[in-house]
Parts: sequence; C-alpha cells; structure tokens
Amino acid sequence: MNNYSKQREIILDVLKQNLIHPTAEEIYQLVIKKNPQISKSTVYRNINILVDLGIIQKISLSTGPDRYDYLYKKHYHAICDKCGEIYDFYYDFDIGQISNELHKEEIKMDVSKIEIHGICENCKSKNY
Amino acid sequence: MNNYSKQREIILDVLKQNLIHPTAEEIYQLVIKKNPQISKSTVYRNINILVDLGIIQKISLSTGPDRYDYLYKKHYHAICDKCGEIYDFYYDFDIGQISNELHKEEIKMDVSKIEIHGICENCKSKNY
DNA sequence: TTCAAAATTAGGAATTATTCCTAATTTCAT
DNA sequence: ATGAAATTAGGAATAATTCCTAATTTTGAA
Repeated sequence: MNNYSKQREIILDVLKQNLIHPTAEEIYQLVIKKNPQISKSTVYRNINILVDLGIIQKISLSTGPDRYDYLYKKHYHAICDKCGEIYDFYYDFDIGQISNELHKEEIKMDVSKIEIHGICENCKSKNY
Repeated sequence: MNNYSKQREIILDVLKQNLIHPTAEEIYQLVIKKNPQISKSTVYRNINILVDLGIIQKISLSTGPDRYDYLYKKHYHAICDKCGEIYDFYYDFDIGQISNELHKEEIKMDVSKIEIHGICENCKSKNY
C-alpha cells in the first residue's frame, strides 16, 4: 500500500476541493468527470487507504451511506441523526482532559474524532 | 405507531438485559430464543421505533453493522474505528456550553449523543 | 536501463445490512 | 362486538460496500 497512482491523486484532489462531506458515490461522480476510466471499486479502495493513512476522515451516519471529509482546519461534526446533515463545528474540546478520563476508565485510545449527534430543528418541526 | 405488541416487549427486554451494544442480528438471535416465531423484519422495525422514541440509542460504526444501546445510566461511547469495539465512557461533557457554541455557529440542534472516536491500543499495535 | 516483484487497476460478481411489500392477524377505542 | 389502525411473518428487493481476477503500472535493485 502506497505506490503512486494517477487515480489516487485524482480522488484526493476531488476530496480536497469538495468540503461538503461527499459520499463515495458523489466522489465517484466527480472523479469520472476528470477521468471517465476510473472504476468505482478503485474509488472505494483509495478512499479506504486515505482514511487508514489519516489523510481524510470517514463519517458513518445512521441514515444513508458513509461520508468523507478532508480537514484543512481542525473541526468537529454536528450530525442530524434524522436527515444526516453534517455541520462543521469549531470548538475547543479539551482533548487532554478527555484522554485522561479515558485512561482512568482503562480505555486506551487516542482521540481522533468527536461527533455531536442530535436532531436538527428542521427535522424536529416535522416531528417524524 | 405505538400499539402494544408482545414482540416489541420481548425486543425491548432483550435490549435491557444486554448492555453489550448488540447488533440487530444479535438482538434477533436473542429474541428468537424467547419466541422463535418473531421475524427479523419485526426486530428491525421495532428497533427503529424504539430509537425514534428515544428509548434506545443507535450507534453507527465505520466497520460492521449498526449497534444498539439501552442507557440505564447516562454515558458516552468511545469507539475504535478499526475493530468497532465500543467502550462505555462516563464523563461530564458541558452540554450547555456545547449547545451555546452550536447556537453561535447557527447550528440548531439538541445534543442527544456524543461519540469519541479513535484507534484502540490493540489495533494500533497490530499496525494495519 | 532492465526486469522481476509488488502494488494497483477496471470491471463485474458477491456479500451484507437493511428496508420494503403484502396479506393475515392483533390491538384498540368505542 | 366491531371496524379502523397498527402490527406481524416471511420473503423479495434494494443499497452500499467489498471481493475477485487477470491485466497493467510502479518501483527499486542490479
């Protein structure tokens, strides 16, 4: 894992240029505009590699397909569990303190992501 | 939505008795031990109803199927994005302050869930 | 530069998790 | 007791993602 390929470069470019948390399908649609040859499995495989390398972030929703994010600037996500809307949220969580608490509870894990979940106002007013 | 049914009662009982964040399949397997007639679609439908009612919580993972949790006591989840392990995490997030910050950023949402993500020590040592 | 090993690809099949469909049954309010 | 509304079992359908394979590309050591 890690040889140069034109395909992976295009996929990462698309992610850098689209900060709207696209799905794999949306990334694929944008990628084939630049090179129609690239297959969907290549898109999935490279997305996963980029996630593993920590270059992009995967956001799994309770509704609909996974979404992906290239983080230019550190931020968190506020996610509506009803409609799946993802809002970028700039906040200063005290990661050090959270890590200490995790450690106290014998949970040994580096914090890489914090997600805030709820139901957005729009969905609430529709009272599903 | 909300008529009494024996099936829903069994499903909720299983969730109350199993605080190991079971998947729908695991819930189904436990449910049919109590009543082998109950179908998987009934399990899925009722799980979703219980989530909508806020009685149980759904946890969507980047690896594997969704998991469910009946919260006797308020807590958060620390999730390994590699192996999918979910650790209960007792911590006192300042929800009021987080809500204020969300509001400042025009994100109108009640916080119902906060998830901490990372890679657990075990997975890290295997350095996938 | 050459060339074999390792990595990557396209394309499609397979798998997995979940939702949807339908006719029959159950629950509920009167 | 009765009709409307909700729920059910069972299986089909769908959606998202991974897996498979043979061909191609990339890499780096000689």
